Amino acid sequence: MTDKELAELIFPNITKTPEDYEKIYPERKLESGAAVSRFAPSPTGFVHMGSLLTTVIERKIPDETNGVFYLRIEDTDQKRSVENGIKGIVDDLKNFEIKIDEGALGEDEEIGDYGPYIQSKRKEIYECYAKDLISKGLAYPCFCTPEELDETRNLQELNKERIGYYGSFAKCRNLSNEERAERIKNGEPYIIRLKSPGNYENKVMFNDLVRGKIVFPENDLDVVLIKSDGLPIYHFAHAIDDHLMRTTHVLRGEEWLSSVPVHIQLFKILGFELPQYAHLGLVMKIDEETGAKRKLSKRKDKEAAVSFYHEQGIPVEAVKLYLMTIGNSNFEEWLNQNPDASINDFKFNFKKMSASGSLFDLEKLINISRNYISRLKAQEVYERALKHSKEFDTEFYELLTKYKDYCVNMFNIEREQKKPRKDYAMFSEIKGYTWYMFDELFTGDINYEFQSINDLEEIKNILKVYLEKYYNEEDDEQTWFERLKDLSEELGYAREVKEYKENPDNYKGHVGDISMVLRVALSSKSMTPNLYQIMKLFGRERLTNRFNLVINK
RNA sequence: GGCCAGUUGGUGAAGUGGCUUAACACACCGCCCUUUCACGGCGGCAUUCAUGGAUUCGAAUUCCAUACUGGUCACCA
Repeated sequence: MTDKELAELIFPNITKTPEDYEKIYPERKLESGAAVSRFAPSPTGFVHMGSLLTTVIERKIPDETNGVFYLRIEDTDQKRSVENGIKGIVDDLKNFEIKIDEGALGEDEEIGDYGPYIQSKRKEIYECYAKDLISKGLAYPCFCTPEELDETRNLQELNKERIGYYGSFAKCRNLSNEERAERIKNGEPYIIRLKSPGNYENKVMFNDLVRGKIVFPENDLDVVLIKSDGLPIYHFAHAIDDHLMRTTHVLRGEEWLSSVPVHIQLFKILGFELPQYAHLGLVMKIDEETGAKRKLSKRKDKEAAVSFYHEQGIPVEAVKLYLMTIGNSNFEEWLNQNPDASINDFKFNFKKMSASGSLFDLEKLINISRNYISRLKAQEVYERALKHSKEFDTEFYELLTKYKDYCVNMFNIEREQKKPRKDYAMFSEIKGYTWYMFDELFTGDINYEFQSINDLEEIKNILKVYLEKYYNEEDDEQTWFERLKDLSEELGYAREVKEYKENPDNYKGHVGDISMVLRVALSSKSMTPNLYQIMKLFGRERLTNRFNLVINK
């Protein structure tokens, strides 16, 4: 029996040939140098920080070269696939404003000419290539059971031999086609394996975009091509899909590095041109329990999920900015020099990518977010706060809606200037910083944080005298402060802090102590933004009411 | 265990043989500015680049060994 006949027996329904697919998926008509990259997750849940970093760069490369970025779903392991997995991925990308040019949009929806973009829908394509390989004697059916495989593995371990299905351990490799045919006809379950032409003594070399030249022993493992469920294994699907979809750049985590020899071999056997590989360092974290460095985990680490940032109200731009600082070591410096530029203006360079895995630094991300938010216009802050609270804090949402102009003005305190205030790092903490600005929230048992002046009678007196003689709603800031000084003087406090420090015995305190009393009476907090502006926003009536709360204590 | 990669301060890192008595940023700590806070300013924070050896007039930078960390050795991706 010939190999061709065996191939026919195994895949009788496959009529297309690899040549047909070459025609169906022709080379892309792109300008030279245009990169085609892809995000190829398995639908096992949300997108996590590590993949997001990869994705940001995968999107960037085509952006810089007028190329194509597409989304391919790798769902060849139905056991791991999760309900709504594709939707989750598509939504996460959308949330992070990463646009795809081609690919899956949902279970049954997609755009682009190189689909299907969901691997489980590409079964017959893989079968076609498997058939071709079998007919050329480059692949064969294997009848070994999982138990047998376990057994040889144990044996290899025991004898300290290299583990795997190769050489004399590849029991089904040298079966005759007649025997193969017979066992298939008898209904024995089987898988398709590559008949590896490699020799472990030989070396293969390839150039990784981030790591440079890497030398490996040649692959001699008869790796699985098609599983017993009829779907391909990653390696096989990777070679076929990335070739047919005309991918030029494959970016993935370094956990894939050691399978590169298999991929090189597969591409060669299939007659495909090898894409450029970039194996990225993993995003790590120190495990709280063991103290050891480990990969950021979807299950254990809340900050691994993109939803975490959404809930906290950390802008996606800030997350991307942070990711880029991990991605390219010169990015941060560039950002500092071009604070208002967009990521799109930055030129990505694989050489500036660290090969070692980096620890995820939430502190730093928060700092970036703080800076980002500080540069936003008040109106923009308002809109984003509104959007965030709508989803996560109804009470605050209602206040923001009810007092729109007031809130925009509030957000504008010490904003929209060269060195803006940096109070908020995330939208979820805005309410905690501004609650006292709303009478609705300024209720119950208020804890007043009075400082150096904390005698209640003295405080009441200061407030009364201020309201009676020195408060004028119309004052500009300078006049307002002059009046505070006048008040201080009348009550025995120094007009200037310096004067007080020079002669502390001559005064009860200084103007700073007086303004602190006003600040705390107004807000209950000892730390607030510019007091003059807050008072201005309050207006006479509300200000008086607030002060009376203390005066009537 | 085999194979592969990585190793510069608490963190991200610059650095590709002399300009480095190791940038920059985050964090932290002082001081200053200031009616509070924030901002801002100034200063501190690795005598040393995992360790040992070699090459060199000269090494974080080249080479070799060792150690450690991570990855991988599935009909998972």
